[in-house]
Amino acid sequence: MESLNEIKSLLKSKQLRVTQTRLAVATILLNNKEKPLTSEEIFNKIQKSKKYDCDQVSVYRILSTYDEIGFIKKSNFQGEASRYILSNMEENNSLGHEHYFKCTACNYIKPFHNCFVSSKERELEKNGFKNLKHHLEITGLCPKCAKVS
Amino acid sequence: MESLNEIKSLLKSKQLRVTQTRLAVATILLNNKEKPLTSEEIFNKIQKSKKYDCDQVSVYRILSTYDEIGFIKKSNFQGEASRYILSNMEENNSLGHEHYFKCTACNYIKPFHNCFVSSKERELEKNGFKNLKHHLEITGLCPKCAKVS
DNA sequence: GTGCATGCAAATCTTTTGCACTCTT
DNA sequence: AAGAGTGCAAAAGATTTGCATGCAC
Repeated sequence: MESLNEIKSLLKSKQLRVTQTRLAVATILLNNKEKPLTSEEIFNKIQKSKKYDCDQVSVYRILSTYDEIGFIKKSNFQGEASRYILSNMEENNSLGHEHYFKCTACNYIKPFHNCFVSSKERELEKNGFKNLKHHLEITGLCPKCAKVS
Repeated sequence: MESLNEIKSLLKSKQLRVTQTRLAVATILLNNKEKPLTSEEIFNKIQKSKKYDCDQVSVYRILSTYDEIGFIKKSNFQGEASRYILSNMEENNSLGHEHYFKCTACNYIKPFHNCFVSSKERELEKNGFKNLKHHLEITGLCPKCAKVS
């Protein structure tokens, strides 16, 4: 749970207040580093934990703030509410790596941690493009669902 | 305009009716092969042409149908309404190629026509994944906006 | 004529906004 | 005490759904 201190420091460094609600949202995100969650899922997990009560709107506002300060990354998957996951701070300055597979049958989401888009980005940069980021989503059937169908 | 016959045949082959509204939507899509359009943009273009009048809801329903039969491809760009573009039928069976750059300043959208994700997909297929498709979106500043900023 | 497609109205779902109140600093 | 954050209600935007009518076949 030491990572909670990271977000506390980050908030302070941005002159943002360290509130219970912001910590509650951060805690959920820290406990779900492997899968991007929707605002609603985060809200439900906070409620379920019964440690703290808040409004869904606050979750939206906090996620928006966290996205702005680079604590999390927002992704829009096809036909679904936006999903949020911790941005891997250390790697942020080298190669992007926000790639996902999503199973169209069971909604299983699997992130990939190696990046194969950066070469394309460098090519674009040579042609005058700047500040490039990317989002890659691969959909299909995961091994379990592929067997059943 | 000969391509309109393609969608007519496709509709018939799927036991779907060839209606004026469906042809109007198809015409707009055929005239905009280079850029994915939103449902609203398609609707507006139909109105603007004044050749035909229809309801926005019908456009949604038709786009949904066209997506199901593989005539078009639907993409969700960050924070925007879904966009639709003709799926390149010929290439559909070989390599996917639905890649886009979107300028965060002027909303310019540029598709890429070569694919560099398929190798990753083949790797996944070896591990039991199936029916893989992908959507890649690169965002940043296009050359024009990069100069200004 | 039959039933798929459409138009219209209304519902749904996600996200945003306004405003008064509350808690961090 | 000041004002950033929050809760609540309501708005906004995109998309879907129900149902009666109309058009393709």
